[in-house]
This record gives sequence, C-alpha cells and structure tokens, in this order.
Amino acid sequence: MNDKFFDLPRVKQDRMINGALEVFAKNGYKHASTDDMVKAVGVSKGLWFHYFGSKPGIYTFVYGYSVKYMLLELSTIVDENERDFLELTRQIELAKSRVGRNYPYMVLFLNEAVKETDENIIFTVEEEKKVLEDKLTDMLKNSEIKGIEDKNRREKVKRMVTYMVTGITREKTYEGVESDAIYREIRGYLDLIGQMSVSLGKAHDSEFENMLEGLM
Amino acid sequence: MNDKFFDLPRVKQDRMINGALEVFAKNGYKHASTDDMVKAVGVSKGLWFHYFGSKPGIYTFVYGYSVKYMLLELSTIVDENERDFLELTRQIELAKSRVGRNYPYMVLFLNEAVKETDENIIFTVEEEKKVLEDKLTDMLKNSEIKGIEDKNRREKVKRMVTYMVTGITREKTYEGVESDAIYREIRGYLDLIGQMSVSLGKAHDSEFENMLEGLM
Amino acid sequence: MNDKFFDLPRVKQDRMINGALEVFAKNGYKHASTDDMVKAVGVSKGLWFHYFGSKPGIYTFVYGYSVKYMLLELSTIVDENERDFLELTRQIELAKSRVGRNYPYMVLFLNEAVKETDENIIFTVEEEKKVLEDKLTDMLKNSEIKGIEDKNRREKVKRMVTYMVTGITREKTYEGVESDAIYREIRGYLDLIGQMSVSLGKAHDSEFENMLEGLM
Amino acid sequence: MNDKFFDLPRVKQDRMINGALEVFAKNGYKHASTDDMVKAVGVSKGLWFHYFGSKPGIYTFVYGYSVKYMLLELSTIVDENERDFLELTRQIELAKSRVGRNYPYMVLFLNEAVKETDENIIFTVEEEKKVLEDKLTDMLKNSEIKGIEDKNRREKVKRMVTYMVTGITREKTYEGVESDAIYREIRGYLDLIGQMSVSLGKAHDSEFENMLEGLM
DNA sequence: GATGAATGAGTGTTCATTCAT
DNA sequence: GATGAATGAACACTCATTCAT
Repeated sequence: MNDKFFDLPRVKQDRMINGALEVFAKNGYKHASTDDMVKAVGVSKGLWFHYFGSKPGIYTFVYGYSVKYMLLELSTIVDENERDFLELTRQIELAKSRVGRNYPYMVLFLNEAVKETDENIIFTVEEEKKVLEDKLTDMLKNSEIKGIEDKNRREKVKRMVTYMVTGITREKTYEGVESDAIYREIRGYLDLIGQMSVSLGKAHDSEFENMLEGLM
Repeated sequence: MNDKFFDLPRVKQDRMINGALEVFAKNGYKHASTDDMVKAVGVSKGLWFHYFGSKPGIYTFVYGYSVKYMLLELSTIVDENERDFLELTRQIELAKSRVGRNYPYMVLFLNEAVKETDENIIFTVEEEKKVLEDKLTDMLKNSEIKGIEDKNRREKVKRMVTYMVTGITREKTYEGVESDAIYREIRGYLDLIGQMSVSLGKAHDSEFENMLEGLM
Repeated sequence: MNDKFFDLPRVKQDRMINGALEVFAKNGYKHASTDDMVKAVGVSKGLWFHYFGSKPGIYTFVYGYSVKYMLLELSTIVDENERDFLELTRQIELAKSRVGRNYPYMVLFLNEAVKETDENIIFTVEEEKKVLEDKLTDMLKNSEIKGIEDKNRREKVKRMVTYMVTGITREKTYEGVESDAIYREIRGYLDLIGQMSVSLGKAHDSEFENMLEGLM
Repeated sequence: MNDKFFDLPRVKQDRMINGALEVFAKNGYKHASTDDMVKAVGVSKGLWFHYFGSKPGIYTFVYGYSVKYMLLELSTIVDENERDFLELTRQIELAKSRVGRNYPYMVLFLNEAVKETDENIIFTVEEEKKVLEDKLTDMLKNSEIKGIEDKNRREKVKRMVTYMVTGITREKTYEGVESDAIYREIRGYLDLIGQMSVSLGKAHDSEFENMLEGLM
C-alpha cells in the first residue's frame, strides 16, 4: 500500500510527511483531521487515502518512517562508546537537529506520540515505539556526569536535562525556530550544566574527604 | 456559574459528579460524550449546560472538586510526621478508599487526568493539578523503607508499589469492586512487601558488616 | 429508538416519513442519500440519526410503517369473501389510493422495495415483506375472472392487470398525480378488461359446445 | 467509441470483457468499482475510459456484447423445431456452456442483469434485454414435456427446472467450476426429471382411461 | 428550574472521472 | 496508445451546544 508512495517525487513525499507530522504533533491523533492535512499540504484528500488507506494508516506510516529516520541519524552521529551523559545528549540533540532540517515537526511528533492512547493506533505502533525507546535508553543508561558521582543527583540532573530539552524543543518548534538554532540553544544549556556539575564535583570531593577523615 | 450547582439537593449533585467522573475516567476528555453522562445520570442534557456552560466547564469543575475532596481526606487521615513509606502509602490508600465511598471513580479519574493533553482543559486545570501533585510528592519524597537503605533499591520498590497500587485500582474499579475492598487488597500487598524488605535489610546488614571488615 | 419518534407532532412525523418514502422510492436504497431527505423535508441531518440511528434504520422503519399502514387499509376496505379477481383488484387499488392520500409515495416505495438486494436492509425487512406478500397472494390466489375459465389465460390476464396497475402507478406517481385520480384511471382499465373477458367467455362456451358435439 | 476497442489484440479484448463481466456479475452495477476491474484485468484505469468513456459505457458495451454472443451460440446449437422442453433446455444449457468456455461469468452476468434498476443503465440496455428475453421465451413457450399434459403441472416443472438451472449456475460459477462441468451436472438433473415425467405420464394415462370409461 | 428536540459544521472515507506524461 | 496519480464532490454519521416549551 505504501510502496507506491515512494515512487512519488521526493519533494512531494516530504511535503506530505511534514504535513502529517505537523498536524498530528500539534493536535494529537484524535484531534488531527485529514482536512487540516489537505489544507496544510495542498494535496487532495483522495490522495491521502490513495496512499495510506485510512487515518490510522497515515499515522502508522509516518510513525514508522520517523523511527527509521531518527535511528539512522542517531547511528550516524552518536558515538556509541561515549560514556559522558552531557556529551551523549549533545550528540543526540545534534542528530535531532539534523532530522529537523528535513522534517521540522518529526521530533515534536515523536515526543507527543508517547502519550497517545487511541486504540486505532497503539497496537500498530507498539513495536516501533519500543525499538526507539530501547535505543535511547541503552545509549544513556550507563552514562556518567563528570563531578556527579551520586546516582540520585545524577538522575535528577538527567531528568532535569530531559525536561529542559523537551521543553525547549516544544516551545521553539511551535515558534517556528529552525532545528539548528534549537540545537545551539540547547547546547548553551548543556555547557552551563557541565560547568556547574564539575564545580559541584569538586565541592563534593572535599566534603567526601572530610567525611573520610571523620571516619578515620 | 457553579454556585447555583451547590443549591441542588446534595444527592443530585453527587449523582452528576459521579456520572461525569465515570465517563471522563473511562473514556478520556475528548472521547467522553455528554450523551453518555446524561444516560449514566438520568439528568437532562440541558441541565449540564445550565450549570457548567460547556464540556470543558464540566471537566474543570469535577477536576477542581476532586482535588479539593482528595486533599481533605488526605489531611484528615494521613499523619504528616510519618516517615515510613509503606505506612504512608497505606494511609494514602486509606484516604483514597474513603474518597471512593462517595465517589467510586474519582481516584481513577485523577489517575487518568495526568495523561490529558487537550487544549480545552489543560490550562484551566493546570494549577489544581500541581497542588495535588506537590502534596503527594511532599508527603512521600523523604520517606524511608525499613531495611532498604539503598536509594536505588528504594526507588525501585517505591515505583513497584506505585505500579501495583495504580494497577489494582484501575482493574478493580472497572470491575465495580468497592473502594474498601480495594483498600484491603492493596494493604495485603503492602504487608507482604514490608516483610520482604525487612528480611532484605538484615541480609544486607551482614553484607555491609563484611564490607566494613574488609576496609579495616 | 423509534419510540421517541411517535412523540413528535403527527404532522412532522408524516413529513419525515413522506420524505424518506419519496427519496427511497425514486432512488433505491443505495442511491438514496440522507442529504436528499434533509433537503426534501427541511429537517436537520442530525435529527434523522437521532430518531433512526442509521440509514438502514431509516429504511427499516419506513418499511415496517408502510406494511402496517397498508395492511390496515386493506383490511378496512377489501371484502375477504369476494372471489372476483377484477373486483378484488379494484378494492385493493382503492385501499392503495387511500394510503396515497396521506403518503403519496408509499405504494411506489413498496413496489420498488421488492427489487432491493442491499445487504444492509434485506434481512431486517425480510419478515415484514413476507407478511404483506402473503396477504396479497392469499387474497388473489383463488379468485376468478368471469368468462375466463382457462387457468392459463386467466393467469395471463392477471399478470397483465398487474403490469398495468404497476405501470400506471409508477408513471402517474412520478407525474405527481393524486392517488384518487390514479385510482379512477386504473378503474377505467379494469372495467374494460371486465367487458372483454365476459365476451371472450361467451365465444369460448360455443367453441366448447362444438367440441363436445364432436366427441359424441 | 467502441470501434477502437475491436482493434485491440483479441486476447486483451477478452481479458477486459471478462474482467468487467466478473466484477459486474458479482457486485451489481452500482457496487462494481472500476478499481476492481483494473485489479482483475491488469489494464490501466485510463484505458477503460479511453475505450468506453464512462462506467455506464462499460456496462452497456459488455451487455450488448453478451447478448450478441449468447444469441449466436443459441442459434448455432439450439434446434428451433425441437418441441420437447427438456431437450430444448439441454440445448440451451449446452449453448451457455459454450459461452462459458470463453466468458466464464457471462451467463451469471446476464442472470443478474435482470435485477438492475440503476437509471444510468436501464434505458441504454432495455432494447437488447428484450431481444434476448423474447428469444428465450419464444423458444420455450410452446414446448412440451413428455408425460405431462397438464399445463399447470408442466409450468411447475418448467419453473422448477429454471430454479434448478439458475441455482446451479450461480453456485458453481462462484466456485470457479468450468462451464462444461456445470453443463454435465445440469444434464444429470434434466435426465432424472425426464424419467420421472415419463413415469408420471403413464400413471396419468391409466387414470385417464378410467375416466373415459366412466364417461361411456 | 428542567427538558430533550433540534441544529449543522465537521469527520473519515469512497470512487467515477480527468489529464499530464 | 497507455498509464495511474490526482481530483473533489458526495457519502453516512457524530456531537457540543442552543432554545422553545
């Protein structure tokens, strides 16, 4: 069914994918209307159904496409041996910014997709969702943050970073900011956090020394 | 707008609140239909709009009402000085079961509300949502579990408990089980986990002693 | 579902029934569109579905209603002891003209319904269809035509009468002719056929006498 | 318009005709979709419209073609002087089986076409329909069945044969059985009925003799 | 106050037909 | 000639909201 789609001129493919990503990302599956896609892309309603068969069909297709595209950029850019959380995050965000060059709403779409519960799509999307989640979890799960030995703190920082990244991406994407600029903004935060962490680590070291001294 | 609502006979108020809670809890905001509420409650459609003005109005009202009611029961039942996580959880679940006596779907409704993203409600509900979340976070954030000193393990256990509690609540509420019975079922699990934790702690202590011995 | 419908003012009920009958009769089930009914009757689309739930629901309702109404008029007007085919037909057509006073397209609708094969309706309509068919078959099956003893000829005449009646009804109903006028037109044909039959009988009798003479 | 069609390679002509026949026969005019024909035949959609102009155009063409083809086979095979109903039927069915060798769905298509009421086709098809109907009626109307003098009984047997023939044709064609095999199956039934009729006739004769005796 | 009949814009989906290649 | 991508009007159906009673 979707095979024919790939015979279209690349430019048109991407216009349609971007239209679907934007409408789904902004409205969620249920609220997203095919009429909005028609308006956004300028391609007739009939054609959407010609290529994707149904609304769940459209969603499933762009979801699968997004996961594949995202994994490709991640594997190209992210160094799998890197163990530093902030550096890994920087690389991941760089990959996302590359994705954003062609598909500005793809990252937002994937972020929002996590919350979907509509029965028409959750099952068809389940598997691909897990693949991407596992990939990102694997990359980050054993990563370290210089100066933050304490797991709890580190997790908090990680979560903080995650919130920061997600928030900025959401906000800036809605504002129409280009993905490269979003990346640069995020990188600024990452650098700051890196500096704060290192100094925290040093303070902590001396505290730890004091503690050890007390022990002896 | 809602003031008039409180002039209704208490019984009718509660019937309407319960109807809204049930339909919203089971279907989510967008899928919940005013027709379903009408059928569930046996009160005319016109009246819903007379009192609440709109569908977002209904949702916002029952959300605020639920938060207030929940906080009231929590403050009545939960001992703020208690530091034991499992005991705190027991008290919180007891409070929820009290809520459930009058409003069987209120807890489920609040659990499901976390996932809502519909623009018609997220902003009007935002503040009250934070109040309840903060309250629960405050209660539990520094709590301990006897025998589990390791934060990591403790977090895992806490998360496990959360999953357990949420899962049982969801399942049993759908089955129509009364809230008191749900509480008793949950309490059984809590007791079991408590016993397992204590024994784990003892094993851990001896391991720790061995470690200290090695240090010296 | 249809119960509420009968609480409507009688005039509105009949406007809706007539609208549905006309659109179905003229276009057949599949071709008939709810939009056409909306336009024909001036009642909103939502209301049709409020009362009948679905397009098959509308069809099934008006079919059942038509059968009941038709049987009522038949039982009121047709003399069950009458054995003369042409007189019986006259009475049946009189009954149909009475039906047509309130529901001009009902007879045409029932005539056309015989040909329906759409799977969405044939099963729900099956039983009522049989009731009406059996009633008419019972009335006519043993009837005689004065002057035509020969079964074969009689059947041909009967079939001819049926074709004539159906054809005139179809043609005149489409032209907007009132049912009473249609009845008078049909009655003219019936009288003519009656006269022709009697004279045919007489010729036949003498032929038969000749035959008997030859035998002896 | 259709002239160009006959310049196509014969094989392609027949593939298109068979595709149209099958899709129309199985779904009826309205339900038959040009997409289905395209899929069934493997010839582009554009071409159908190039040769036939419209959907009614396709239907009208294959209808006319079928009638001509059928009449040709009937005139080749059926002996016009034959007066025995069962033998005539056998010959007709033989002709149909010959038709089926090249166009497996043609007979089914013609059988189903009787029920069509769609305004887009009934008028353009009317004349050819009558030609075929009259031909078959003429062939059979005065035919006799050995042993069955009684017109009433004969008609019943004839109708029974018609039901049998139609039913078997429908069933077996859907099952993909070849037309020759269908013919052989039908022939078996015809032989059986022939034998039953003859014996019925003999019993009847003696009864008749008794009656004559009583007369004298 | 209380009702529920009534609305109509909006939804996903289909399909005969056109037309650039 | 031959293709199939592209169209868009038409379809059955939904639902928050209004308003006469």
